[in-house]
Amino acid sequence: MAQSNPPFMSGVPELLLLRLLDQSEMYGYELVRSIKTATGEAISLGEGVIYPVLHSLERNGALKSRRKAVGGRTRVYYSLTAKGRQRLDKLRNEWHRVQGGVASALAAGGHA
Amino acid sequence: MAQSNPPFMSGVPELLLLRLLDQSEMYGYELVRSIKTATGEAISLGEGVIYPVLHSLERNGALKSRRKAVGGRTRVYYSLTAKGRQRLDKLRNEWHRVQGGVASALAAGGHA
DNA sequence: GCAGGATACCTCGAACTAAAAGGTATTACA
DNA sequence: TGTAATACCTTTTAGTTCGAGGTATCCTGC
Repeated sequence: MAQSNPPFMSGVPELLLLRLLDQSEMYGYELVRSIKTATGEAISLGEGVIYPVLHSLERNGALKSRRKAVGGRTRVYYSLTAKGRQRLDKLRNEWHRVQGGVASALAAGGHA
Repeated sequence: MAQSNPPFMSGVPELLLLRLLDQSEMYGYELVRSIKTATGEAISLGEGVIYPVLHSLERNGALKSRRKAVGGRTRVYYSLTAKGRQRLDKLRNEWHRVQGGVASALAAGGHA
């Protein structure tokens, strides 16, 4: 039956998106740049990552969107729903768990 | 030509393996359990993950192995080469970068 | 007036990783 | 004798992320 859990360390893009959108409403193109700056250039996610995640989060009811015309162009602004805030908490905890686990493993026994 | 870089956050299994093997020689089946305990149960990787990584690291010259018969069963012990130590350093740095990036993003602006 | 770059949206295909399950063989123990 | 644990391994499947491509508008410089 091969019913596979998601990779133990995925969902970081999702976590970052939710985190940023929790602070303020944003649109996709903006998020692409925000992720870069918010992570101090450490992480850079392309549009091919951002948009699909945005759409799937909206389908799941974690995000809601509204279109806004700005200077002739249309932007789609996303913001968190209650469900999205729950999801954010969950992913944040997941992350801390994993991050802590790796830290333990790296720390153990000083280093030779 | 669609020449894709590895996902920005992969190589954690590899990092853990190298880290443990840097501390002491170990065999595959043992590593499966060690990863679990070393990460405080936070991360659990099956044999289907461990063995392929071990083999590919050996092919790349990052690990060397020796067979040892223990009580009728054969164990394959792996240990780091100089190249493996370099690889470990590199992955450790990568991890710190990414981990730091996520931390920045999560910390920014306190929270609401 | 038009070329080029930035803004803004989106999707598809390929690549890669990791998960789960299955396969072999030996030892230990009940 | 049969079941669980040890120890190795591979193959199949699933899931994520990457890169590139595609459309359209706006602004700037020439």
